[in-house]
Amino acid sequence: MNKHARQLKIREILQQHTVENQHDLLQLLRDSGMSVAQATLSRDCAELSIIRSRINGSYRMVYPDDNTGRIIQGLVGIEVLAVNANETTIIIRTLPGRAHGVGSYLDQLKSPLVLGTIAGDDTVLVIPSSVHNISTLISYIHKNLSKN
Amino acid sequence: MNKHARQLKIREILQQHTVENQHDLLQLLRDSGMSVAQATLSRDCAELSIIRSRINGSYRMVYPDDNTGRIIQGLVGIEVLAVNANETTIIIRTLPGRAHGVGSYLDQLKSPLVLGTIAGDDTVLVIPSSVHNISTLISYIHKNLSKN
DNA sequence: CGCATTATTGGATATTTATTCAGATTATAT
DNA sequence: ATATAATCTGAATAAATATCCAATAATGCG
Repeated sequence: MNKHARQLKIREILQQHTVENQHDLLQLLRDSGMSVAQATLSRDCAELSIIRSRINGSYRMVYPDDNTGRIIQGLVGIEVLAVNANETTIIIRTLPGRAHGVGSYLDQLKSPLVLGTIAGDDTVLVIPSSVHNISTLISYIHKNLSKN
Repeated sequence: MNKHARQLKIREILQQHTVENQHDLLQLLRDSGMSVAQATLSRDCAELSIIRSRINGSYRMVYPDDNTGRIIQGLVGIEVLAVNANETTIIIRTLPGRAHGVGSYLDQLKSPLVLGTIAGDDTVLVIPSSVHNISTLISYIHKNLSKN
């Protein structure tokens, strides 16, 4: 019995049953004539990126269909037109309609220098974690949001 | 130290860090002055429906956005991920798309502590009537945007 | 073919997360 | 206030999942 067929079967089982844990999945695999050790199943789950999601109180093993979109840094660069600041706040100017994307990208970087951002249509307001490190944050933004 | 504040902090940590497991999360909680037993954290994770998702090979603890079931129930508190401030400004971070609702709710409270708010997609900027009562305003927000 | 290299597996063990149980704390009604 | 119920918490323990190690099977290559 080969690995690929087994992993296929695992996905099929997860489609058709509500499975709470690997133990139950193991049992269902056995029921369908594919008996393996827990160690092997654990590896299969890892390879298939199967996760244990929570449904009001209990668990459910899920084979995720679709991995959510990633943001490509190169794209963000050309959208940024200017980065400016006063004593308390930084303003990033972007191409029309692109502010939200740029703001989200900055958020994703999870820098401790950033308290938060708010995006309009072509402007992102960046609030620093402290007004004292505005200049550090400006460098950081230049470095991470520029084209090259 | 109360449970709700801790769970808020947990969500904030997950927003800002890539956390692989409860052990690491426990450490980060301690670093931020909130020390609890592993048992308690496990319960918090269950209550928040935090799952351990798989990102190419390793894990990441995630507070899922699409917990819409509870969000619709009108509890502004559950939409709020974090409340932070620097010297001049307060930032409220919310679930995606919920900032406007949270901002409106705050406006409608008509606190004299609040000069005004601006909401983006997942971030609300709160400008205090004076920078001198920022900490008072933070307490006020915690109190009014928390459930129960 | 024979030998080396790599992949797959299970048993044992380690790690991670959940639960039980008992005590502490907080809320609620009287 | 005081009693009573409900909630919250930690230590210990259990349950669930991952990993280490050695064995075995598949694959490539002279």
